Amino acid sequence: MSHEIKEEGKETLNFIEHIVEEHNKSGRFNQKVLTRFPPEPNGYLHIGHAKAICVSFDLAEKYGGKTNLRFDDTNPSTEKTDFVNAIKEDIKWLGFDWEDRLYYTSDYFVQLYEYAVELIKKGKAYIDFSSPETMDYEKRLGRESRFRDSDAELNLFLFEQMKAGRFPDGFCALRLKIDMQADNWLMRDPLIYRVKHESHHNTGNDWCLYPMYDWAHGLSDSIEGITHSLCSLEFEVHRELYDWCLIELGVYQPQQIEFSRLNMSYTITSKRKLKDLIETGVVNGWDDPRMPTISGMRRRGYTANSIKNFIRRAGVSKRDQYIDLSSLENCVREDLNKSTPRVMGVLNPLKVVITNYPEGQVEEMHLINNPEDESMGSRKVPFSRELFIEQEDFTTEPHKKWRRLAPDRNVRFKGAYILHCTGFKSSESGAIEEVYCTYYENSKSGSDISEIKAKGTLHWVSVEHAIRAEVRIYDRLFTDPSPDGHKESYRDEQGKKRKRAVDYKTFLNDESLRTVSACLEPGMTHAKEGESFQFMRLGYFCVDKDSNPGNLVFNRTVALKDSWAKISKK
RNA sequence: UGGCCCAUGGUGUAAUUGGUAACACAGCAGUUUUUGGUACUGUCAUUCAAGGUUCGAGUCCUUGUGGGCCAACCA
Repeated sequence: MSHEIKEEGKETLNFIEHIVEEHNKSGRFNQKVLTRFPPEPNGYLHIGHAKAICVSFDLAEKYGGKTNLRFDDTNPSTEKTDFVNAIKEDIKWLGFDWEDRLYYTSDYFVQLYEYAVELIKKGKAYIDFSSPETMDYEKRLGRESRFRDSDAELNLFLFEQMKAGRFPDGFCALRLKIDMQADNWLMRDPLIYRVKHESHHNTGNDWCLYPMYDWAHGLSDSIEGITHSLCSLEFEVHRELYDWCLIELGVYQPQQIEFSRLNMSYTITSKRKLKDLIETGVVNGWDDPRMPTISGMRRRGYTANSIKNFIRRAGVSKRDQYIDLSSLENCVREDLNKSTPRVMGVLNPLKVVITNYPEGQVEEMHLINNPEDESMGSRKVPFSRELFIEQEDFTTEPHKKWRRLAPDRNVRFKGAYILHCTGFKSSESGAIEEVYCTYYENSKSGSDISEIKAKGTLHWVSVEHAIRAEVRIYDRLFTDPSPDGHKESYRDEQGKKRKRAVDYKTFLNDESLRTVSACLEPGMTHAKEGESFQFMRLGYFCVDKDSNPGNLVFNRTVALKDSWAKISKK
């Protein structure tokens, strides 16, 4: 009753939402919020993109607006239709819908060209024949190009010649005439069109000159009527140029707002470096379950909801985010805990023989599928004289807080009987080979009429009925929380002290993948690709795409929290 | 070197716009438990530093310190 009062109106806004609310008050835009997600189709989406997607779609949704999907495809050398499709699939999987608003920057090439012609006519753009080296040199010195003041008519003619394919790649370029002394180097007559005799994934061979980002992006936003153009922090310095182009052309002006990218501990999100991991065979492709790509995380068993939740919890700001991996793992567990059925599987089997249990007898034990959700029902699991338990669940030298199996101890076998350990067999090297127990006949789960008590509960699988499955256990790809963020000092040829980035591969975790042959309860034969389960007391696992009926393959999505691991160290 | 941006507990975000630091994750200590899971309870900051304005500053000003970004015919 009274506690409800406090909840009301407590909602807080992030800095972008504050800006939108101000715009709404001042009437800066006479339309609903319209954002866009503008990936370049030159690779796969990763967790960093997922943030950008969430931020843009969420903002629009919150204010009753819409979000466009626009492929920013101005560089034919790197872009492919395959990537377009993969990106669309990932966005859909995350649960976002651009409806009928799918655009390509390349759809605007004609218009973009005409805008450029307009500026040439105004004497605000010129064709430059200088080499890149010369341009770079002049830029540093703040010196103007010798082509800068050529006649507008001539520039127009040359631009047409560029378009007609009269010049080879790199022979000349169109530059904006702004200010070669500007503090912001981007304003030092930036290049906006280059010659590239290359086929484009969308426009084919229609063009041999292509616009650069700074020309294409703001104008595309303007053409689509975007209100808030959200991008990452490194584009801050581009905003001045973004605005300049729109003002100079006198067209509709969206508001660019920059926010910080998402970095996660123990991982990297540089496209180039991720690609390198694949090419050097560290991982097995873009959808390797260890990759921070959307496709990798999906294959790993992370749910779309858990990823979105993680991003929303992380929030939006202009500070560099370095978010702890545990936050993501928490979101994944939270989601999977409610939705996945429990099953029993043993990763490192150790045989237990119940010496007083009749040979050949099998009992169907009744197990609840999910204590969090009664509607998920129950199942029968066969119990017999010989069972597998986890090697870690037996010891001959129990810790003072040990609750599992040890000589002369009682333990509950989940959903079955309480067993008493009477002995074990070990090899000459001391390795435990078999454990012997007796069971208390009247301790059966659900009808326990005995006085027998047990502190711990173990999961188990009947040896006779167990099915085998390959289980892939993943760990973080790097051993260092920020593999990409270390610098080291060194001396260059002149003996000068310098700093450089430490190679991120120094921190590779060579145990990021471990494969085990596990024993599972027989019902698991029917597990389908993509399905998730909680292997009781172990973690969440999903069926991998490599799996087939004769050879089941599981990925460990994430382990359960393990407070015993902490206790046992004390 | 120049320009731009950022600075709140271990991590991330918030603070009714100048009114006495909140939420989540992690940690720690417990309770419950036929998953050492889940759930629940308790606990953990004088807001980078120094000055200033003010009755009052995390919020405004100045200086400093630390970090990030830019100087591609990439986006």
